[in-house]
Amino acid sequence: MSNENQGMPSVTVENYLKQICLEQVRRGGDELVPMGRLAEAVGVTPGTATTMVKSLAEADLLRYAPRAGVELTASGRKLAHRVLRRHRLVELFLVEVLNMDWSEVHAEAEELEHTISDKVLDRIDELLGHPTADPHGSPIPRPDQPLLRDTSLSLDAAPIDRPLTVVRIVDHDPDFLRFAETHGLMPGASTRVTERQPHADAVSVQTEDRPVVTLGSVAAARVLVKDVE
Amino acid sequence: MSNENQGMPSVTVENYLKQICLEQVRRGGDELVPMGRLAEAVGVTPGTATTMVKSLAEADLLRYAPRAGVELTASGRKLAHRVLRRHRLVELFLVEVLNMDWSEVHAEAEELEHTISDKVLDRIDELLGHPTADPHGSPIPRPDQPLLRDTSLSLDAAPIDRPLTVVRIVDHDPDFLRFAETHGLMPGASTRVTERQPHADAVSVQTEDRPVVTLGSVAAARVLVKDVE
DNA sequence: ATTTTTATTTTGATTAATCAAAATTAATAT
DNA sequence: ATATTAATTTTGATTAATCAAAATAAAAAT
Repeated sequence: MSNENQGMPSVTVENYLKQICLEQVRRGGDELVPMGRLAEAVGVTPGTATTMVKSLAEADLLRYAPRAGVELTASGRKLAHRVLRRHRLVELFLVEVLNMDWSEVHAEAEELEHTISDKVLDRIDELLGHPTADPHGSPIPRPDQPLLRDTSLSLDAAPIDRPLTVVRIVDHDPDFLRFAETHGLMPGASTRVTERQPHADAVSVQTEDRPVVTLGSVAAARVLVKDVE
Repeated sequence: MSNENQGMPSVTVENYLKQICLEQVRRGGDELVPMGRLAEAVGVTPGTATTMVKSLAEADLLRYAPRAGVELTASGRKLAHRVLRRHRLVELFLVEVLNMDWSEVHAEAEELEHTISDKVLDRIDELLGHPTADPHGSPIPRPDQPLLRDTSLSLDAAPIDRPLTVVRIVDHDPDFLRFAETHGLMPGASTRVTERQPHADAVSVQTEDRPVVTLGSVAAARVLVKDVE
């Protein structure tokens, strides 16, 4: 009636797969995602995650190594990428077409990523001109070649005094995003690390023609940049 | 995590309320909706509907008269209207903004009506200029004054040879909608009943400058018109 | 007034997803 | 090598939503 027919994965399954995929990318790709981490990401107790993971392994969506962790199979990854694609296209759509704020679209997309049909998604994709990144700079996987690799140079680790371009913000907290925006830290912006204070656990950056701002290493790690070629 | 928090009604509850609302409108408003009808509309067995209805009565969303049927309470109606508003605004949005066909948007909206947030809905409403009817001519309830009354003059019962305007198609079957479209029977079109054949259970209509087409009474009853004032 | 038919309700079970708390295993520290 | 701590898995229960099939009630027909 409402959500899933026969082979269609439930919202719950989609969330587990998506979360495993994100965690795997976050940890380089060849490590297993530990149960505790997954449970927290999905928002359930560890016991629940264990149960669920066993049934996902049964369905060949992931490999489960007891007491070690999980990793997606090819079909699990494919499904996860479809969810991520929907999520990110929806985010961009909300910003570009409905003029919503980039700080609020993540929460909206969390719901819509499970409901948007392929047909609607294709229209959105077309309307937006087949974009390759969402408003936060996260790559939008294509249904065909759904790879997902990371530039992974964070402000935290970037060289000093070289011209950089912000490529991505890996944080969805609305407050952080608004903070980033007020300092010009958005994908596409030109920036530069003016100074690094290792003892203070901080870096100072100067973005476009704005005043210098100093970030702690945790915040700085959330801002990915690339060296201007 | 994903769908409903505390007071938020589940997708299932929303569907029951919506369906009761639609049935109530369909039968004038003061009759009770019988269980069998509701079960069929929601797509569950009668026993399931009985169980569900009891818990909805408990929550004061409807009144349940055993062996007779159900009707919405004020709060149930309010919720149902919100679902209908989301459904119809989404339909119009899909047609107007994403250029989808009016025959396919109903199915899409069946899903999205449960997922779209108030904020997104408001943007859509604004973007469309606060419309009052969906692509099939069904009224879009406003959150404030959510009444829902029917013009209820069907082609079936319309006077002969008077200028009429199509106001609404009360059918969501894609095939029927495509058929209606090919004969110009869409909201806003000018039409006229040229002839009625009671024994053949049929009416012939002539729309804009198109050839006359003859409809059976069941189909004709699905096309609502108004006499041009 | 019975019988038959139809609609509705009950009953007993099932499935997906979850939790709390106990049991187990592995890792870390002493 | 042992004791402590932390992570994971098991166990037993719960909740929402459902079905099939038996029981009941009301309506229609004889």
